[in-house]
Amino acid sequence: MLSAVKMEGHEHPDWSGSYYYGETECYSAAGNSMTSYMTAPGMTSTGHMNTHYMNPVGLNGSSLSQSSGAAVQPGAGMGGLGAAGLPPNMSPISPPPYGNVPVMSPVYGQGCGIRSREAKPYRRSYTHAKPPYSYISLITMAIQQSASKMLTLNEIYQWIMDLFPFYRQNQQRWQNSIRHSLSFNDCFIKMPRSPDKPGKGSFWALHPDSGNMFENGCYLRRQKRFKCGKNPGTGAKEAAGKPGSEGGSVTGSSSSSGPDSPHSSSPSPPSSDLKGVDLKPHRVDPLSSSPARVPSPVAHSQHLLSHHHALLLHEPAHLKPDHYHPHHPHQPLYAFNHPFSINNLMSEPQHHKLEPVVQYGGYGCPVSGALAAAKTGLDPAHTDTNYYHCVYSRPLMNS
DNA sequence: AACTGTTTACGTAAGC
DNA sequence: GCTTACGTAAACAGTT
Repeated sequence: MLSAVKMEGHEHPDWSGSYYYGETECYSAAGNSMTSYMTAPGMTSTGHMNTHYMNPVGLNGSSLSQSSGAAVQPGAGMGGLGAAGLPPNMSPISPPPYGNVPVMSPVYGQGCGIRSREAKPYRRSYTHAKPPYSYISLITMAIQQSASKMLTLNEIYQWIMDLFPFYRQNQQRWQNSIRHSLSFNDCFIKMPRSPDKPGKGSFWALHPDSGNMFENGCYLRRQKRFKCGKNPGTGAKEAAGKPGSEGGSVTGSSSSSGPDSPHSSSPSPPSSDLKGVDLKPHRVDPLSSSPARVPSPVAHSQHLLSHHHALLLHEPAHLKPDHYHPHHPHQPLYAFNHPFSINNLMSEPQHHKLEPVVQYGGYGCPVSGALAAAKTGLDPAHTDTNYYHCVYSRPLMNS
């Protein structure tokens, strides 16, 4: 039985015209729900995997074109995969001059064997389809790919738009959602700017304990939502606040003190290391009489950034770019190469810094348009035709 | 004014 | 069917 994941691209003018619609804007998976993708059917001969999404982009560890404070270091970022880390179905391609760019070798319908049917009415590009990643995933990816492991809101916007043309439209809508996600989710922490880096907005980073929100590196829907510690000593929250406690970093609904409520939060940071960093304890837990907000982090802003870097030195290795070793047996960054892993989004950073090196072509064909656009000064959006040429063949819907 | 950040509310869909 | 994760809209306040 096949179920479909709605693509939610319906309000985009780009959907019409140059794309093909057989039916609803869906891409299907060989299974139900997003977890179907986790089974990596696209890696098999039955491949109904939308390989475009499996490897939307090879980023080569690049950062934002405007990433002011996030200079990417070689070897930094998301534990980029070199060829050695590629899933079985991925072939290392080095479109010059961008180095190793993992590409799902089969654009959907090719490598999937039976899927290479004519696919004429179903043949379409998902260039501007909504990526199957949640906003939380996107934010997480954006932050994690940055060398400094923190980005401003605008940098997050840019990163998302650089990678996903879908998000070049309706910006007000999704950017509002991004802001909401940042504020709402405990897994994101706000790091005030240092005085020597004036500008708008704070830096956003990942909560050090939120490392395994996306289990197995799957950046689809989370199984559990990360919530930082509630009350020290209150069971589940305690676990959530335990650094390095992978099982506890994501609260389980069964073990947490309450449902995934916007009101469930912690009056105190889960990590003592995070004093001064806004860990969003300010949402009032109606069940708690504890103070709703910690003192403003601004007072500590002077060393917050460096403090955060120091934090990174003590945080779980999966957040440490410098600790990434492609062949290290304990390479922590979602060593499981999930088809929706960011490992498939981010290839090994090597030569290109501060630029979106490779755009995706229809979520699966990383190509180099963005860099060219960046270099030529063109709006990447206008280079779509250069690198959005991969066509998605709509999978056969088994009856 | 525009942007950033917080919060509330509501709807949808996945997962159990 | 219930709970939870997520998406969206909107109001509002603070900041640049």
